[in-house]
Amino acid sequence: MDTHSSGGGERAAWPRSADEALAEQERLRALADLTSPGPAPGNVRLVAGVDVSYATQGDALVAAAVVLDAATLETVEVSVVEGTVTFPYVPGLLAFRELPSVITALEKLTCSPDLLVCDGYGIAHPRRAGLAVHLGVLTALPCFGVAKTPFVFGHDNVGEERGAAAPLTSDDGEVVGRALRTQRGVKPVFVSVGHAISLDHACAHTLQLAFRYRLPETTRRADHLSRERLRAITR
DNA sequence: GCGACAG
DNA sequence: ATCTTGTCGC
Repeated sequence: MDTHSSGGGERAAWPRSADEALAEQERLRALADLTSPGPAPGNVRLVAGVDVSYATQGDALVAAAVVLDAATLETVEVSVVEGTVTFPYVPGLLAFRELPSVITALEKLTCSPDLLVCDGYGIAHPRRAGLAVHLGVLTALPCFGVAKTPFVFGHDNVGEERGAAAPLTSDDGEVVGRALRTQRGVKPVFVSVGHAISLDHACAHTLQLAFRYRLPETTRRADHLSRERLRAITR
Protein backbone atom coordinates (compact mmCIF):
# COMPACT_ATOMS: atom_id res chain seq x y z
CA MET A 1 0.00 0.00 0.00
CA ASP A 2 1.33 3.39 -0.95
CA THR A 3 0.56 5.81 1.85
CA HIS A 4 2.83 8.50 0.44
CA SER A 5 3.23 9.78 -3.11
CA SER A 6 0.34 8.53 -5.20
CA GLY A 7 -2.30 7.94 -2.56
CA GLY A 8 -3.37 11.57 -2.23
CA GLY A 9 -3.13 11.28 1.54
CA GLU A 10 -1.76 14.12 3.62
CA ARG A 11 1.80 13.77 4.74
CA ALA A 12 2.07 13.50 8.49
CA ALA A 13 3.79 16.21 10.51
CA TRP A 14 4.38 14.35 13.75
CA PRO A 15 4.54 16.88 16.58
CA ARG A 16 6.76 16.70 19.63
CA SER A 17 4.69 18.87 21.97
CA ALA A 18 1.01 19.06 22.85
CA ASP A 19 0.77 22.52 21.27
CA GLU A 20 2.12 21.31 17.96
CA ALA A 21 -0.19 18.32 18.17
CA LEU A 22 -3.28 20.50 18.56
CA ALA A 23 -2.32 22.53 15.50
CA GLU A 24 -1.68 19.43 13.41
CA GLN A 25 -4.90 17.89 14.63
CA GLU A 26 -6.88 20.94 13.55
CA ARG A 27 -5.19 20.88 10.15
CA LEU A 28 -6.18 17.26 9.57
CA ARG A 29 -9.71 17.75 10.90
CA ALA A 30 -10.33 20.44 8.31
CA LEU A 31 -9.30 18.02 5.56
CA ALA A 32 -11.67 15.21 6.54
CA ASP A 33 -14.41 14.23 4.11
CA LEU A 34 -17.55 14.02 6.23
CA THR A 35 -20.13 14.12 3.43
CA SER A 36 -19.31 11.27 1.06
CA PRO A 37 -21.42 8.16 1.66
CA GLY A 38 -18.37 6.05 0.93
CA PRO A 39 -18.42 2.31 0.30
CA ALA A 40 -21.32 0.13 1.43
CA PRO A 41 -20.38 -3.40 2.55
CA GLY A 42 -21.12 -4.82 -0.89
CA ASN A 43 -18.69 -2.41 -2.52
CA VAL A 44 -15.65 -3.30 -0.46
CA ARG A 45 -13.26 -6.04 -1.51
CA LEU A 46 -10.50 -5.64 1.08
CA VAL A 47 -10.98 -4.23 4.58
CA ALA A 48 -8.07 -3.63 6.93
CA GLY A 49 -7.97 -3.42 10.71
CA VAL A 50 -5.16 -1.94 12.78
CA ASP A 51 -4.14 -2.07 16.44
CA VAL A 52 -1.17 -1.41 18.72
CA SER A 53 0.08 -3.27 21.81
CA TYR A 54 2.40 -1.76 24.43
CA ALA A 55 4.96 -3.33 26.73
CA THR A 56 4.56 -2.79 30.46
CA GLN A 57 8.30 -2.48 30.94
CA GLY A 58 10.12 -0.06 28.68
CA ASP A 59 8.79 1.72 25.62
CA ALA A 60 8.45 -1.12 23.13
CA LEU A 61 5.29 -1.36 21.06
CA VAL A 62 3.97 -3.49 18.22
CA ALA A 63 1.57 -2.33 15.52
CA ALA A 64 -0.37 -4.73 13.33
CA ALA A 65 -2.45 -4.37 10.20
CA VAL A 66 -4.68 -7.21 9.03
CA VAL A 67 -6.39 -7.29 5.67
CA LEU A 68 -9.57 -9.32 5.30
CA ASP A 69 -11.50 -10.36 2.23
CA ALA A 70 -14.71 -8.48 2.92
CA ALA A 71 -16.84 -11.18 1.34
CA THR A 72 -15.40 -14.25 3.08
CA LEU A 73 -13.78 -12.52 6.09
CA GLU A 74 -10.66 -14.59 5.49
CA THR A 75 -7.33 -12.99 6.35
CA VAL A 76 -5.51 -12.26 3.09
CA GLU A 77 -2.45 -10.38 4.38
CA VAL A 78 -0.89 -9.25 7.66
CA SER A 79 1.79 -6.72 8.54
CA VAL A 80 3.48 -6.40 11.92
CA VAL A 81 5.85 -3.61 12.96
CA GLU A 82 8.00 -3.36 16.08
CA GLY A 83 8.46 0.19 17.32
CA THR A 84 8.96 2.53 20.24
CA VAL A 85 6.68 4.93 22.06
CA THR A 86 7.26 8.49 20.81
CA PHE A 87 4.31 10.30 22.35
CA PRO A 88 2.57 9.93 25.73
CA TYR A 89 -1.02 8.86 26.15
CA VAL A 90 -3.11 12.01 26.33
CA PRO A 91 -6.89 11.64 26.04
CA GLY A 92 -7.83 13.39 22.80
CA LEU A 93 -4.36 12.99 21.30
CA LEU A 94 -4.25 9.23 20.94
CA ALA A 95 -3.55 9.45 17.21
CA PHE A 96 -0.07 10.85 17.82
CA ARG A 97 0.78 7.90 20.01
CA GLU A 98 -0.62 5.12 17.84
CA LEU A 99 -0.44 6.17 14.23
CA PRO A 100 3.27 6.41 13.38
CA SER A 101 3.79 2.66 13.70
CA VAL A 102 0.33 1.88 12.30
CA ILE A 103 1.11 3.81 9.13
CA THR A 104 4.41 1.99 8.80
CA ALA A 105 2.54 -1.31 9.04
CA LEU A 106 0.08 -0.21 6.34
CA GLU A 107 2.92 0.86 4.07
CA LYS A 108 4.41 -2.63 4.26
CA LEU A 109 1.27 -4.22 2.85
CA THR A 110 1.50 -5.39 -0.73
CA CYS A 111 -2.23 -5.12 -1.30
CA SER A 112 -4.38 -1.99 -1.11
CA PRO A 113 -7.34 -2.06 1.30
CA ASP A 114 -10.53 -0.26 0.28
CA LEU A 115 -11.47 0.56 3.86
CA LEU A 116 -9.79 1.00 7.25
CA VAL A 117 -11.25 0.15 10.67
CA CYS A 118 -9.74 1.75 13.78
CA ASP A 119 -9.77 0.89 17.44
CA GLY A 120 -11.15 4.11 18.93
CA TYR A 121 -13.11 7.16 17.84
CA GLY A 122 -13.50 9.23 14.69
CA ILE A 123 -15.44 12.49 14.96
CA ALA A 124 -17.05 11.58 18.30
CA HIS A 125 -14.11 13.38 19.85
CA PRO A 126 -13.69 16.65 21.80
CA ARG A 127 -12.37 18.44 18.69
CA ARG A 128 -13.97 16.11 16.10
CA ALA A 129 -10.56 14.68 15.31
CA GLY A 130 -10.13 11.19 16.73
CA LEU A 131 -7.87 8.41 15.57
CA ALA A 132 -10.03 7.47 12.58
CA VAL A 133 -10.08 11.06 11.28
CA HIS A 134 -6.29 11.25 11.38
CA LEU A 135 -5.79 7.86 9.74
CA GLY A 136 -8.39 8.44 7.03
CA VAL A 137 -6.96 11.80 6.00
CA LEU A 138 -3.37 10.60 6.17
CA THR A 139 -4.06 7.57 3.97
CA ALA A 140 -6.84 9.08 1.84
CA LEU A 141 -8.86 5.92 2.51
CA PRO A 142 -12.38 5.58 3.87
CA CYS A 143 -11.95 5.07 7.60
CA PHE A 144 -14.11 4.75 10.70
CA GLY A 145 -13.61 3.91 14.35
CA VAL A 146 -15.12 1.32 16.66
CA ALA A 147 -14.46 2.14 20.31
CA LYS A 148 -15.02 -0.19 23.24
CA THR A 149 -15.67 2.36 25.99
CA PRO A 150 -17.47 5.73 26.27
CA PHE A 151 -15.45 8.87 25.74
CA VAL A 152 -17.11 12.28 25.73
CA PHE A 153 -20.62 11.61 24.45
CA GLY A 154 -23.43 9.76 26.12
CA HIS A 155 -26.45 8.05 24.63
CA ASP A 156 -29.91 6.78 25.47
CA ASN A 157 -30.58 3.15 26.22
CA VAL A 158 -29.76 0.70 23.43
CA GLY A 159 -32.14 -2.18 22.63
CA GLU A 160 -31.03 -5.68 23.59
CA GLU A 161 -31.03 -7.23 20.13
CA ARG A 162 -28.10 -7.36 17.73
CA GLY A 163 -28.21 -4.23 15.56
CA ALA A 164 -29.99 -2.04 18.11
CA ALA A 165 -28.50 1.44 18.33
CA ALA A 166 -28.72 4.91 19.85
CA PRO A 167 -27.13 8.12 18.55
CA LEU A 168 -24.17 9.84 20.19
CA THR A 169 -25.13 13.48 20.14
CA SER A 170 -23.01 16.54 20.83
CA ASP A 171 -24.18 19.56 22.83
CA ASP A 172 -25.23 21.36 19.64
CA GLY A 173 -27.49 18.46 18.69
CA GLU A 174 -25.18 17.09 16.03
CA VAL A 175 -25.06 13.29 15.67
CA VAL A 176 -21.39 12.40 15.92
CA GLY A 177 -21.64 8.64 16.26
CA ARG A 178 -23.71 5.68 17.31
CA ALA A 179 -23.77 3.22 20.19
CA LEU A 180 -24.33 -0.10 18.46
CA ARG A 181 -25.14 -3.50 19.95
CA THR A 182 -23.25 -6.06 17.89
CA GLN A 183 -24.39 -9.13 19.86
CA ARG A 184 -27.08 -9.92 22.39
CA GLY A 185 -25.83 -9.88 25.95
CA VAL A 186 -22.80 -7.67 25.32
CA LYS A 187 -22.18 -3.97 25.86
CA PRO A 188 -22.63 -1.75 22.82
CA VAL A 189 -19.63 -0.53 20.84
CA PHE A 190 -19.26 3.09 19.74
CA VAL A 191 -19.05 3.73 16.02
CA SER A 192 -18.01 7.07 14.53
CA VAL A 193 -16.81 8.05 11.09
CA GLY A 194 -13.32 9.27 10.36
CA HIS A 195 -13.10 10.02 6.65
CA ALA A 196 -14.99 9.43 3.42
CA ILE A 197 -17.72 7.15 4.79
CA SER A 198 -21.19 7.64 6.24
CA LEU A 199 -22.25 6.59 9.71
CA ASP A 200 -24.83 4.20 8.24
CA HIS A 201 -22.23 2.47 6.12
CA ALA A 202 -19.78 2.38 9.02
CA CYS A 203 -22.36 0.66 11.21
CA ALA A 204 -23.27 -1.77 8.44
CA HIS A 205 -19.60 -2.74 8.11
CA THR A 206 -19.30 -3.07 11.87
CA LEU A 207 -22.22 -5.47 12.06
CA GLN A 208 -20.91 -7.54 9.19
CA LEU A 209 -17.44 -7.73 10.75
CA ALA A 210 -18.78 -8.44 14.24
CA PHE A 211 -20.82 -11.43 13.10
CA ARG A 212 -19.73 -13.60 16.01
CA TYR A 213 -18.11 -11.46 18.72
CA ARG A 214 -18.63 -8.00 20.19
CA LEU A 215 -15.74 -6.47 18.26
CA PRO A 216 -15.13 -6.52 14.49
CA GLU A 217 -12.86 -9.31 13.23
CA THR A 218 -10.50 -6.66 11.90
CA THR A 219 -9.83 -5.34 15.38
CA ARG A 220 -9.71 -8.77 17.00
CA ARG A 221 -7.15 -10.14 14.57
CA ALA A 222 -4.97 -7.04 14.63
CA ASP A 223 -5.09 -7.12 18.42
CA HIS A 224 -4.09 -10.77 18.60
CA LEU A 225 -1.24 -10.31 16.15
CA SER A 226 0.27 -7.28 17.85
CA ARG A 227 -0.07 -8.85 21.27
CA GLU A 228 1.47 -12.11 20.15
CA ARG A 229 4.50 -10.39 18.60
CA LEU A 230 4.95 -8.17 21.64
CA ARG A 231 5.16 -11.11 24.02
CA ALA A 232 7.61 -12.79 21.67
CA ILE A 233 10.04 -9.86 21.83
CA THR A 234 9.34 -9.01 25.45
CA ARG A 235 10.96 -12.10 26.86
C1' DG B 1 -10.78 25.10 40.58
C1' DC B 2 -11.90 19.96 40.06
C1' DG B 3 -12.96 15.72 37.93
C1' DA B 4 -13.29 12.98 33.65
C1' DC B 5 -10.90 11.20 30.01
C1' DA B 6 -10.52 6.49 23.26
C1' DG B 7 -5.99 3.36 23.79
C1' DA C 1 -3.00 0.17 26.92
C1' DT C 2 -1.39 -3.51 30.77
C1' DC C 3 -1.70 -6.33 35.28
C1' DT C 4 -4.52 -10.11 37.37
C1' DT C 5 -8.11 -14.73 40.07
C1' DG C 6 -11.87 -16.52 39.94
C1' DT C 7 -16.29 -17.13 37.95
C1' DC C 8 -20.29 -17.58 34.95
C1' DG C 9 -22.12 -19.36 30.61
C1' DC C 10 -22.33 -21.65 25.94
